[in-house]
Amino acid sequence: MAMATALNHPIDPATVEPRVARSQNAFGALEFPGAARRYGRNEEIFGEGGRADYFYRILTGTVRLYRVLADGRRQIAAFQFEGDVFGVEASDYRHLSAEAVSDCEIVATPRSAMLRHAERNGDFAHRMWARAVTDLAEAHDHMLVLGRQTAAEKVMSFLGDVAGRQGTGTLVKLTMSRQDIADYLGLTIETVSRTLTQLERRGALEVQSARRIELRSNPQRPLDS
Amino acid sequence: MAMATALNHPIDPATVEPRVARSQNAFGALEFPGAARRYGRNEEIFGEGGRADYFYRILTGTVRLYRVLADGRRQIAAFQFEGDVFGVEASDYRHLSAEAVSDCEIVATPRSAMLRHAERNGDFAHRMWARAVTDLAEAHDHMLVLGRQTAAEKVMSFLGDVAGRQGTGTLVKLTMSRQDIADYLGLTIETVSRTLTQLERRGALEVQSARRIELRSNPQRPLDS
DNA sequence: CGTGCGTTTGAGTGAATTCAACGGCTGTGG
DNA sequence: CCACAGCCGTTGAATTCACTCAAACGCACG
Repeated sequence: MAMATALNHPIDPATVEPRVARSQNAFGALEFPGAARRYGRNEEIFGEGGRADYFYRILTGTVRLYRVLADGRRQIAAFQFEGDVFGVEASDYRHLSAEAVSDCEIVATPRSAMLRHAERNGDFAHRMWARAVTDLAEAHDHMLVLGRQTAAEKVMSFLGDVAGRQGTGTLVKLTMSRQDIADYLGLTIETVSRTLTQLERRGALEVQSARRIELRSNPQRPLDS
Repeated sequence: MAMATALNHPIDPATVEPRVARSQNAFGALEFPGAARRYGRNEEIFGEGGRADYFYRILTGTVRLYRVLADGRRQIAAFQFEGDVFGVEASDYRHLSAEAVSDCEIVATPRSAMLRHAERNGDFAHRMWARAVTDLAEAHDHMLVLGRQTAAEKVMSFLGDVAGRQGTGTLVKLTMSRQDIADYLGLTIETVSRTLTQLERRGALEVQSARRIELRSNPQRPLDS
């Protein structure tokens, strides 16, 4: 990795660039009708290459969107949380797969109905477009993380994002496993684990339990110790 | 990197997943009015954080879209070629920067005019949305490359993409420098260079000149030699 | 024919990986 | 309510792929 001075810089969750607020441009329940369905942990919602007949909206739970290589290497493109809309495709086929990370309640609406609604309702069409453009901006953010950050930076960046989404200040409750985090950040499960303990030793955070992490802002020694 | 067996698999440019055809959903000249402006090599078109008052369409040349970290590490999110539309933002501010890779002719149209046009023309609004969703799918593809592929796979993937865009079969004419390629693939310039010579030794391609590469499909020994 | 930038090559280092074993939490059945 | 099983997470040791630092090469341009 391109590294250089990264570990000499303090890694402060507060300096993580603010992400675009999700509530903006979200779709209301009225514009996203349909019965909620439950999905169990690790259940597939749709698979790459399948037909893209529905758009989805999460009522509760966490979803992972990912692609896999032939030999099984997996890249999670994004996690989707409560209120998020996913599975939006322009073509008839899925370019990635979706699975429930935790138990979920999800509403599915036919793509055809959404497109028809957008045709008639210019404001809705605009919000659908804005949502896509915002997702694209987030994807660009994540590319910077994947391509140019170190393991420590990746993990801090991820925790900062999740904290921002949860709005619980510096306390992060993880709904996903270390493997999921690794596949999101382009690391191995061992590196994620090791990096968390190193960050803890450096005082950047506290691993209260595997799925519960408290972020401690800047004051943190370089990497001596 | 997650690697394992990658170099034992042949890396065949023909097996690179077909990308979405760019001609689909493109915007016609009529729908993208404005005078063309020339940009010189490495000239900035817009910068991260600046106001997003225009959408751009390339008549000739190549553009890089990128983000940079405070210490200068750069990630190129995408290259844009002839016919491509870029600089499309939902918010008023740029989330990334754009520069001319080569001399370019580019048309700029006010964002307000585009949005007004989309309001009145449902079909245009739909194509604008479809373009954004397709760009997002391409971003997801690139995340898989950045997060889970080896240097050799990254370089082959990149060359396959460019070949696909140029439609010149197996001959690739690069308009960008090794540094640009490195920053697109999350590698260093030295690794890109070394990887190209290794791939050449393995018979996967021929570096006819620095900016001209001929792809030779599969028949290629593992990595002995 | 020099000059300079972009590219290639070399040597050594290091961050993250692989392979392996151990630890600890959770949830279920006795 | 406790004990056990299984999964998830952590830690250790050795390896490796890509990086850093450094120098040489070569093509384009003046």
